[in-house]
Amino acid sequence: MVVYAGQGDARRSMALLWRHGAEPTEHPTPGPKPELSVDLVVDTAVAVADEDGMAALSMRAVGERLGRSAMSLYTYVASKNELVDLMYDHAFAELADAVERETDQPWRAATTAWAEHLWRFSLRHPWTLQVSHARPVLGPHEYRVFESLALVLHRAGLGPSDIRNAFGSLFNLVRGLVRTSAEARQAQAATGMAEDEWWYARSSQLEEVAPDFDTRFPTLTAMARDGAFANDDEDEPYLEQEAWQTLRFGLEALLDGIERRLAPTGHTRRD
Amino acid sequence: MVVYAGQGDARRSMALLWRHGAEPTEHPTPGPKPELSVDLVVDTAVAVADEDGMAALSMRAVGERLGRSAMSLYTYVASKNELVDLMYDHAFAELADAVERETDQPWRAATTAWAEHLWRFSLRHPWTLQVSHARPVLGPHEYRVFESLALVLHRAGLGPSDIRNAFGSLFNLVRGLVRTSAEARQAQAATGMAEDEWWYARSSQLEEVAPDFDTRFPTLTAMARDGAFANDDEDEPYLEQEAWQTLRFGLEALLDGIERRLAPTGHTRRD
DNA sequence: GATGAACTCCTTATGCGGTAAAGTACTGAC
DNA sequence: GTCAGTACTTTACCGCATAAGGAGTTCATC
Repeated sequence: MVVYAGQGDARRSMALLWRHGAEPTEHPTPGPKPELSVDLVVDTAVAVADEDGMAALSMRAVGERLGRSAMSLYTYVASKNELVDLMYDHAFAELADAVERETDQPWRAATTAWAEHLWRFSLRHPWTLQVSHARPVLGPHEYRVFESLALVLHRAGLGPSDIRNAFGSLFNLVRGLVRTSAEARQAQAATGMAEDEWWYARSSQLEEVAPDFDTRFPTLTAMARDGAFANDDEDEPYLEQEAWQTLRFGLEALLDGIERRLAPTGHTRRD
Repeated sequence: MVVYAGQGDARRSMALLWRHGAEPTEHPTPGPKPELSVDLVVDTAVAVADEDGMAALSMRAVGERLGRSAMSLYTYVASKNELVDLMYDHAFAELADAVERETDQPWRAATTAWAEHLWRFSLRHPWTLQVSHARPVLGPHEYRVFESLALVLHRAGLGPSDIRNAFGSLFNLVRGLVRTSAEARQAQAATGMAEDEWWYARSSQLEEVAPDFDTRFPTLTAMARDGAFANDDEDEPYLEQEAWQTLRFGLEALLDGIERRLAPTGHTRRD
């Protein structure tokens, strides 16, 4: 399920996101008092998504937790899409709080901390990885996360366009890799099959079905022989381990590359 | 929609993926001759997904194109999940063919070409971005794509674990960034609203709803003033431009970082 | 040439999903 | 008391994957 943000009434959604015009009550209005609130609906929806995944997030499921029908939620949010937008930015507040505390460190440490916070945040709220960036939510907390890293990179001496590029590269590197980790967990929960069990079944089939694997894929075979795909820690699922190690590597490499772009001194790069 | 691979019968799926035991007919079997084939179903499904997106990929839609009912497809594939696995690896053959042709170039050029092929491939088949890696498909063409880059990096002098890490970093960087591009196109098609139109509506709301934006986000405001978010080419949607520029930046930075990790003797060896 | 097994494909039904439409009950203003 | 506006419910529609069972087709065998 991929969710496109910002389909609903822009004015309404943005006002909710930025809590604009949220004054309690000017005139008491006729009719029954609302027993729920937007915040309560959003909180509950986040709880559903955290616990059971984005696929299990339905208006019915949220309503059920609140002891209401699915339709009653439409009193508070215009559509499921708008609800997801609100959930996304609401969750990002947590990440924003964490990364804002790291901005005083040296730029490499601060950037690494930023990436690690994003990683852990994504594992806590894996459903955020399924919200499309094609129509950015443009909520305040998403901007705070951007601003935090931009500030760090700006202080380090990176130019405006490079800050934008570095942010995008880091964000997508983390997001892509943590997605594998998160999906591995979700797959296990959804299918009831542990990763090693699944892998065992598949790889034994692979040998049977591709007896010429080592001649078709000599480099991969050599890598496997040299332990490139070994499970270092039996307690942790292999895919999560691999994804984390890949992040460590990619992050360091990327930071090295960014560092070269800080100082205007020195040699020109060759192609 | 996120699809977990490998739920079906492992033996059956793997045999289909690797075309194992696909001999035409040993003994003619009783019963009507199948009028379709696995390949035809997979081709048709890929066409549906290419044209209308993963969300529009339903057994009904595929059946309809073939003049059959949805249920008739279950004669050829065990489930929709298995169909997606087959689609994924089938599509990857195209990418594998392309990248295998680039392996003779110097490592930086070959790696850049690999990333660009992956980029263009993902835009041609954006639905591949929605197939989860938690339960890798393990098809032959996916392995060919891996082997191609592994070979290039091995020749450049990178060690086995670093090859794995570099592959993962590059793959996820490209995949994450191209996803934004692909989703921008899909969002436009799905919502009927052009990106600039959407952006205009939202950003005018943003000013209204967050009048203190520039004091809350000084770095971002300064970046915008310096043109970090300017649209260089009015003909191309901004998000696609930005994603591409970010890839250029991230790829160069990553390659710089990888270059530092090459074996000291590391000179490109031929064959 | 009839029979039964194996096979393809169909119709039907179940249980999910978002949400449109219309109805009910409550609350405050007049 | 009446009316309007609101919160919430029930019902309904359409689309999804796929389970279950049935109908029609073709072969090996008798």
